[in-house]
Amino acid sequence: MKNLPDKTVERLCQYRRSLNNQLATGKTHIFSHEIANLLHITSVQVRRDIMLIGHSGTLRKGYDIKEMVKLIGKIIDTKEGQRIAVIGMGNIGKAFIHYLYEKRSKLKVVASFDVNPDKIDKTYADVYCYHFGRLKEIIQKEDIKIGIITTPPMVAPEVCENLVTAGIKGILNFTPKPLSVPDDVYLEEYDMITSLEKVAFFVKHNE
Amino acid sequence: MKNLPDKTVERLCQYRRSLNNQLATGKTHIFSHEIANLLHITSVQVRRDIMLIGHSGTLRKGYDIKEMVKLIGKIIDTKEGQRIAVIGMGNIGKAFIHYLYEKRSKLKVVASFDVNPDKIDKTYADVYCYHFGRLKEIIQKEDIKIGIITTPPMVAPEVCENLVTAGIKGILNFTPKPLSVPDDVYLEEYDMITSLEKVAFFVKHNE
DNA sequence: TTTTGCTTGTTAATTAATTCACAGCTATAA
DNA sequence: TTATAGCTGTGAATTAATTAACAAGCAAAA
Repeated sequence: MKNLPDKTVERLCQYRRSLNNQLATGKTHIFSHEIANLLHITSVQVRRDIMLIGHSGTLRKGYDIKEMVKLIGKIIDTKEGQRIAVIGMGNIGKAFIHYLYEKRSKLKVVASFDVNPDKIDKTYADVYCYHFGRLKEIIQKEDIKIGIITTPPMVAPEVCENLVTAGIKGILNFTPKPLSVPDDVYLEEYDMITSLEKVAFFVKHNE
Repeated sequence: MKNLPDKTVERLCQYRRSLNNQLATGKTHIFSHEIANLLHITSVQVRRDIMLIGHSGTLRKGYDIKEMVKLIGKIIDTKEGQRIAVIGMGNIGKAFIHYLYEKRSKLKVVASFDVNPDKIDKTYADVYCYHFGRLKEIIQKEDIKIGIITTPPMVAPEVCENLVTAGIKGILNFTPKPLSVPDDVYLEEYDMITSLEKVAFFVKHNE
């Protein structure tokens, strides 16, 4: 279960979300092509992903939704849940905290950091904001393993280094500045502007 | 130049950003392996992308940074710039507006929409916020071709439909709700929570 | 009971993306 | 001038991701 392809992991997360929505409507079983339609992908892809996680559907009845949600949870979540820090309490940082506050999942933001005195020592959606200088201390005390970087790009490398030495094992970098980390730390990067520029490119070239 | 692979387009955007940074340091030429290092990819990849856009470097001197920036601009930007609307003035919506306000690029947010009376008829970073009911009117009047959806997921499909009928040609969906659009509209989707769950997965399976 | 139609699970084929490997060139050093 | 070292550009090979194709099974209809 360890060696699932990147893309499959992404889709599993999406399956779970959609399946939960379906559960809420009272459905108990679902066909691969129904899942596919929800996510606008092909049913083969869905079946293949399900195959990769070693699950089986019932012929002619489809997949048991509850079972699948549970299984995906087993694959993605840890039993105790994972503890997260947000570094940089700008709009994006707040968005994360807000979102994870609403959906209670196994992912929990337990601390945030900033250097702006207006933000420090305040609480946003139950998450306390510490001064960045206390990063290492708090991360170790709170047993935080995942960090989300939502600072201005310029300071991202410094933040990253601090996270790594504090013992973080996964980083989600929302900064346009590419970071590098040791092999034992997982790094995921996303840049909003690149996404937007991509859209702009295809709009330009479609007419 | 029309048929660049998706991934190449993304990287070109990143090259441009990095190259601009390099320009600011006074450099005039750069080697493929230097670009590669900045972005943590391989130099072959860089050279191949540059090949795909039909550019050539100078042997032993590398690529002329200014020229490359200009060329990438020609590929990605339109001459007049592209006009953008943000629908949903929550944290993410604000983040976009703020970001595009600072970097003045060819991408310009010229209108935002919400349904919250506290936000309507106010201005954020020079962007006026209209009531969602006026979407079509304003989009057509302002000749907006790209929409960024940053509303609550529930209303995203409705927003999407409205954007399409208003004549939008590209949509960036920041909602976890998958959307569908006609063939002549380009759709890019991103879900922050999926990214985070992916990090969580790999952290879990790395130890 | 037999047939029909529909769905899963999976192997094989295809397509997309990346990396290898190296020919060809050129500035610099010898 | 003649090596030498280093970088570009690109076909060929490899790897990753997706899609096609279909055997196998089962529920419902005939």
